[in-house]
Amino acid sequence: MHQKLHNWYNTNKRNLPWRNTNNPYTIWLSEIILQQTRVEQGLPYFLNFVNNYETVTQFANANINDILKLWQGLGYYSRARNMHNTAQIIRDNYNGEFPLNYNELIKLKGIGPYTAAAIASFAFNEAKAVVDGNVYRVIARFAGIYTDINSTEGKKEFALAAQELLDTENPATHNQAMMELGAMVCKPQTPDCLNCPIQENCFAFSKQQQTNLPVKIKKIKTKERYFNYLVFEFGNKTYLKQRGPKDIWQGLFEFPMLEKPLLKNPSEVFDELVLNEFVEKNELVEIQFLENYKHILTHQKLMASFWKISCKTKPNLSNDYIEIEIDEIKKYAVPRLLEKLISNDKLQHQLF
DNA sequence: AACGCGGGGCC
DNA sequence: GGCCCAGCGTT
Repeated sequence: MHQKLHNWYNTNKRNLPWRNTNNPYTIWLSEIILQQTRVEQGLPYFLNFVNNYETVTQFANANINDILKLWQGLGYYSRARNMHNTAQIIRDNYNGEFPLNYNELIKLKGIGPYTAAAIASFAFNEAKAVVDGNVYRVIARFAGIYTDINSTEGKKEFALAAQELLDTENPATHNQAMMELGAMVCKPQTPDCLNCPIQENCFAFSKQQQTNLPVKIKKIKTKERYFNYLVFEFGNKTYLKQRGPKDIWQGLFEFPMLEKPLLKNPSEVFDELVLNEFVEKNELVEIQFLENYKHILTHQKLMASFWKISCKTKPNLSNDYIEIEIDEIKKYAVPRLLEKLISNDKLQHQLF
């Protein structure tokens, strides 16, 4: 099985920039970016980060808001914050050198069982099996394991199975090959079994169980939220607020926002402006509807309205809000939802 | 053990 | 609409 898998991989592997290197920094960078992220989506971000920060110490010395700006649009922003924290630990406590083995790597923030095994095997050739979504699928089908991959029991069982299957003489190639097989052949839907190098030993193929494996019990509950964004314009200034912890988009910037059922017309918006004491009730402001967006996240469905509020006098916003030049907004990391508005061609003349 | 965390592509 | 993606930290 090792030899067939190995041969298949060498013939069919994609040429990706984080392969064929032993540099733990670039391996780490690629692995964090690729967590819960498809290769095609993560690739341009990887190249951008490597160009901007060539070493882990350069990464550590960067400003977190600059890192978040480069991360903008990739999602799961805690990854960027954890990376910054870990880079500083490596700079300060490890003399700028990555720890050399799984047991040390996994102590670092943002590096869990998968990423520790990936760095340890790819950079240091440690015989530690990786278990990512691809490997769960390949092993569940190949070995016929019906344990729920989301359960604690399943995680243990699959980790053990992966370690037993590991080619300990070639851990790096084996790990890469398992994941590549999952991505290219042993796909979630309609796996390409006829071109699979390990088809003849595969449980799922012989029993036609491909669609039943892996077993993945999940309950996903989504909630709807309503965001009313206020795009203030005071001269050439507008206002932003950085989002805090315990919610989506931590560390990203957004326009002043009222989370409540969507306001329907300028009159309702004006009432809210007065209620929140952003403007005086006798003040003259021009209120203009910009756009509605529906924005889907994994666990949330966001309904957003954007209103432009043109003020003759400075709006009354607390110190939580920062005042910026309107065209400086591109320097700030913003959620994809705001980026959609900002880059909307038909709104350009109204925004800037 | 359960939950929260983005955005995108595919069907 | 549901599913899945080179998972992880927090509660």
